[in-house]
Amino acid sequence: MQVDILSSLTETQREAVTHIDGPLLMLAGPGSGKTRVVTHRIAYMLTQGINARNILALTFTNKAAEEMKLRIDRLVPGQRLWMGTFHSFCARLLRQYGNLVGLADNFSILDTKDSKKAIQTAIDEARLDLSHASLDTIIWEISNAKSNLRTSEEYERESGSKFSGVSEITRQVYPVYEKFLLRSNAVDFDDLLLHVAVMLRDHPELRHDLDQRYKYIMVDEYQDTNLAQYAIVRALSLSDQNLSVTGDPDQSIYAWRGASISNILEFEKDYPEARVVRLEQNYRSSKRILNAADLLISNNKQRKQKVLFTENDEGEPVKLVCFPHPNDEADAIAARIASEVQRGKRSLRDYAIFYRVNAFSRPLEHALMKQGIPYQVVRGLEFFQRKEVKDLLSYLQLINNPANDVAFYRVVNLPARGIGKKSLEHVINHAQRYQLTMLEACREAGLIEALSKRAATAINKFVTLVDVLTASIHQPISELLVMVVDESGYGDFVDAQDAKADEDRRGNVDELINAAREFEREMEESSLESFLEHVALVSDADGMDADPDRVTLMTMHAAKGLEFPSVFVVGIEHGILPHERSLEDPAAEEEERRLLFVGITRAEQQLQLSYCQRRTFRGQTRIASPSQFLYELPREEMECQIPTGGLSAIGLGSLAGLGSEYELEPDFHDDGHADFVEDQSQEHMQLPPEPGTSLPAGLEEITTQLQTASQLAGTAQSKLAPSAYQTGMLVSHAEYGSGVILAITGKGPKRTATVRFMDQEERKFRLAFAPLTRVDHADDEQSQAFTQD
DNA sequence: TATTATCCAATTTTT
DNA sequence: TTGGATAATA
Repeated sequence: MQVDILSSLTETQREAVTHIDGPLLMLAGPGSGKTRVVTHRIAYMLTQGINARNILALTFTNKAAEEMKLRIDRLVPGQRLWMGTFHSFCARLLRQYGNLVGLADNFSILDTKDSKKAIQTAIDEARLDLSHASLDTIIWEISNAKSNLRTSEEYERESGSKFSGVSEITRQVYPVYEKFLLRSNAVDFDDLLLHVAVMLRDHPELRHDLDQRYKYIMVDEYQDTNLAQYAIVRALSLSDQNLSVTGDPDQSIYAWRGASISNILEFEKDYPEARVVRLEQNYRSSKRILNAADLLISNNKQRKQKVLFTENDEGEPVKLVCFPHPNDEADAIAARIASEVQRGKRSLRDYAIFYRVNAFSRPLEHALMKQGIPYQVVRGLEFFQRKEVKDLLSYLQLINNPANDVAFYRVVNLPARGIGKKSLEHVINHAQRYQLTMLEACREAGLIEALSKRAATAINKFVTLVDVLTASIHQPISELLVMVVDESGYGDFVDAQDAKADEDRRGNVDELINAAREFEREMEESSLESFLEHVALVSDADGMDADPDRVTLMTMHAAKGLEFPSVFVVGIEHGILPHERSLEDPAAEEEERRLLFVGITRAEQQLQLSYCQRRTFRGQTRIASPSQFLYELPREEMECQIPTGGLSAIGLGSLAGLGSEYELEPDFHDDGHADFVEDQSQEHMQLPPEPGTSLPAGLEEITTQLQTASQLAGTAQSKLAPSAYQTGMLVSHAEYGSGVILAITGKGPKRTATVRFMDQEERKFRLAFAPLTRVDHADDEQSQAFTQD
């Protein structure tokens, strides 16, 4: 057995696998067989007599957990160890010890939508004024605080001195939201981690017990842990420092969600005893693909140097292609897939198409459909997000946890049963006055004077409905669901809608009931509570590995951890990848580069990168320019189908010092783009970029010059980086016309310009957001002539 | 109170 | 272009 486990490994891999005691850091490049090492390591531990119940393996996705469980079971069958996501592990702990942080064991887990509702409700109840901050910003701020282990009190204390609109308002919203959650006996995703971290911090005995229990801890994708996760792991590995973490700093693509890459970068500082093992040999990609990835990522400053190598073949050249428009891009890809599959070269499941934003799937889907090519779009949560499903689940939530006000609000008048806004307001007042949950308050509907007879009756009926359903709480979930559908009138409601609008919502209802049946069959413990936890923490994308023979479409984020023989990455354009919202911040920009790195390293044999010259987005067609990342690739060994003059005809190529190397290849006209060279040169020479399409710093100036020269119109304008605006500069605003900058104050996103316009009015603008464009020797009428499409 | 109109904003999203 | 969230109306 033991021999089996070790014999198939390389020297380095074996080193990692056999290191059991003491901290271990595994730096695993893409395709380096990391999962293999991790699973073999656990298997090895088990054969060494370590008790499975002392092992805790934490992953980020259910998929990863499932995969590993399966593989371990193949090596060492029948062992039961805890392998799961951080969130499900925390949920389990909280079911047991949640009372320490004020949670009853039937607490609800709110998904992002629910928590948004909850925040909104909390804001309304407290009658807070959001003033200038948007709800989304506040949600983000709270989530961030939680990920960084800052409870509402701590947030209040620490941001007290800061003068910022967002933290100002968040300071008020955060505690109100927290109270709302506790009152509702509910947690959001971030809370799962935060509560556990706080619990471990404040209860040393419990921490100690759990530390003893989980003697061997393993964390996958450690580069994606946030501070809360870090603290949890740390707290559980104090007495026994048998902590092994795996990850790759170059694949950290979730910093925007609070992951702190420093956790992995500084592991050796945290655990000076740590053994470090580097898995650098790649078993996945061809030499050329790996080389492209390596060269790209070497442009990042924030990283651990690492040598990637492979003994795989040289492989086909990586392709870099420019298309006139996303429709052409999509058509060409579909055509190539169709022809290769037809020739029997590959099957559909070998192909994946990656993009930066979900919206880009559209032209691709269109083209694939036209060609009759089966495909699947991987989108995180589809099914459980649908209205009908959420509605019914809310009934279940309310039955399971009567304090769950979010669920209450969702279903109280669904289908309509005469409990309107006015009536609810009265109930809310009552609830607030006597510190009741909404359902409790409803039970006292008769006592609320402001309520009309009719409203009170309706409310009483609703309460009875909930009570009747609650009586069946121990029935199998599918049966309970059927009861909900029938008794609540929701079924009829949906049927009526379907009949009217020719939809199939009923189908979704049935699908949910099926999902419940499935759950009952598969899980040994199928309580209502566990079902609700399951649907909250397990997205349906996890289950879709059924491996049908289809082309796969997904974002690069979703692609992490996967591999495909042939990969297309589309829309590698400036402002898309890197995304425009990452342009101001070098760290964010490096993350975008890592994202492309992840995309590229998914490919085994074929890789095609592409960008377009124009892109229709949100109904508007705009000029697009190639991403700066494309200049960082090993052009010499790639096959480029790009227009004369470089990556873009404007001359950006020469700026990057690559100039003539980027000439159009002779075979370029092959697939029906014959007219496209002239086409683009015209476009680029005559149209200035849209005001909204900012170019990379530096490039921008050149473009401006070229346009100016070619047009002799004497006018050019462009949106600048906030730092580029200066006092005295002439600017233009779509609404107010042109003006002059009188003063500039503030820093970063708060950098603000005071502008005096022609009408003598002075207005202030945040430069990061302001629709201001710089005007070069031109008056406002001329400059506006170019802002139209 | 329920449907319809209008306006607004818009990455990525393991859980 | 699209979805979601208010506002206006029957």
